[in-house]
Amino acid sequence: MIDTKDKILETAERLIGEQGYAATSLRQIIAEAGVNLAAVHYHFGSKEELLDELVQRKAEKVNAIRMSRLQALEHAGGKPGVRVILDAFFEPALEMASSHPQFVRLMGRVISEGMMPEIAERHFYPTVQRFIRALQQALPGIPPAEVAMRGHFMLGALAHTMSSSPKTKKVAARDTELRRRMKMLVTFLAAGFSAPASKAEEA
Amino acid sequence: MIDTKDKILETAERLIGEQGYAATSLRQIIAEAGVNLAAVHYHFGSKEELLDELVQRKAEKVNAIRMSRLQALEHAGGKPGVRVILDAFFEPALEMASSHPQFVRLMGRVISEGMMPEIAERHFYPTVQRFIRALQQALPGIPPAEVAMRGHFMLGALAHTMSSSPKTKKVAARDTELRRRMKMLVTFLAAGFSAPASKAEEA
DNA sequence: GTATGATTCAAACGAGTGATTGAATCATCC
DNA sequence: GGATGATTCAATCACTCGTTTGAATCATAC
Repeated sequence: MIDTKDKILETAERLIGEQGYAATSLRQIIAEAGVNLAAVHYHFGSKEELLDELVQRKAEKVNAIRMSRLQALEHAGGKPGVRVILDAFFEPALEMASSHPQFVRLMGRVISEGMMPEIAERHFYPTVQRFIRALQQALPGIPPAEVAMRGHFMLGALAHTMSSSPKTKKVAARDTELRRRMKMLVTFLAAGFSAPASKAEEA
Repeated sequence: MIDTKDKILETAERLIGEQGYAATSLRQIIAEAGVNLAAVHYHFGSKEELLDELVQRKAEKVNAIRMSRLQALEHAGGKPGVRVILDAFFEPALEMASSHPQFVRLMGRVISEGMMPEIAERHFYPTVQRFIRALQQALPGIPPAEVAMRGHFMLGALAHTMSSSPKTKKVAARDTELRRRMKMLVTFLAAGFSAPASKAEEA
């Protein structure tokens, strides 16, 4: 037994990423991890707390890097543009995805499977909000509410791209493909964010 | 009893839209619908077939309208632009969402909750593929594979926006808000699709 | 080497799951 | 109005769920 706790976390990350939280049972997790059922509750307390710790462990690293990159941009003088802000948001995730390919899927699940909103809120929203604010400052011609809504679109596109991320290939090939997709995504999003404000409704 | 089958469909649409497929039990559905548990299996056969019929009923109407609008565009002479193609895709969904507010959420779930891929594939992909092809023709300067990937981003943004669509408000207010969001979404997506192709990777 | 606390284990808990059954009720036609 | 087929009903099936329990095993310190 190397480390029961880690084996549970690893397996849960993979299975929940592939199937979703509600559709993945603890028994499936412990069977594939080769540990005892009670170990889950001993180490985590409950299924939900397992997910929480899972998300927290991975998200906090990515978010810390994102924040420091954003701060570096803002302290470099001269308002940062949309593209570099998006890069500061996506590249850390790409790094993590490269070493932990399952991570990316899980994050997509947490965002799109709206059934654990507190978890997504706790571990994602503070950072996302900071980036939205940066984007609002980079786009003074567009109403802040519309920029925020575009941030919503960004999360959706990201989550969907992530949760259907390339499955089992050779590591190098998966990595290249992931990088290619992220690059396309950032290009797509940068143009979307920079679009002129949509006109108000007419009757 | 007006119609047991319709009551099941209505309630299932709402609950699955709100909670997801795996997280919604048949017993919750029949309790809120006020019908007997066996009625579900009598009328549909199984939980999964219920979902299938649910999606099929709603999707086929929307898709039929989408297709006829797209064909009208293409037969009007002169290659249709990105914006009008997107409008032909989104406006029918908006109409449906206006009369059946739960529908929009359910669709988001089906797309993002990847656990019933055959269902999403059966009822969504044919139409989506047709629109992707139209967009590829409207964007000759961009590699078709990249346009297809952008279609993926579009679905993600749409699904996420839909599944977190405005909850219980007055009907008129919800309608206006939905229309506003869709307008922003199309503006955002049109700019994204029209972005120059992302450059190839460098080492 | 024995005591102590951390960890693992098999077993069971009660509640909830989708599905099935066969009798009861309903509608419709002859 | 009795027969026939469609629909509804309460009851139960076998199973899975997350969680709990208490004894067994392990590690570490004395």
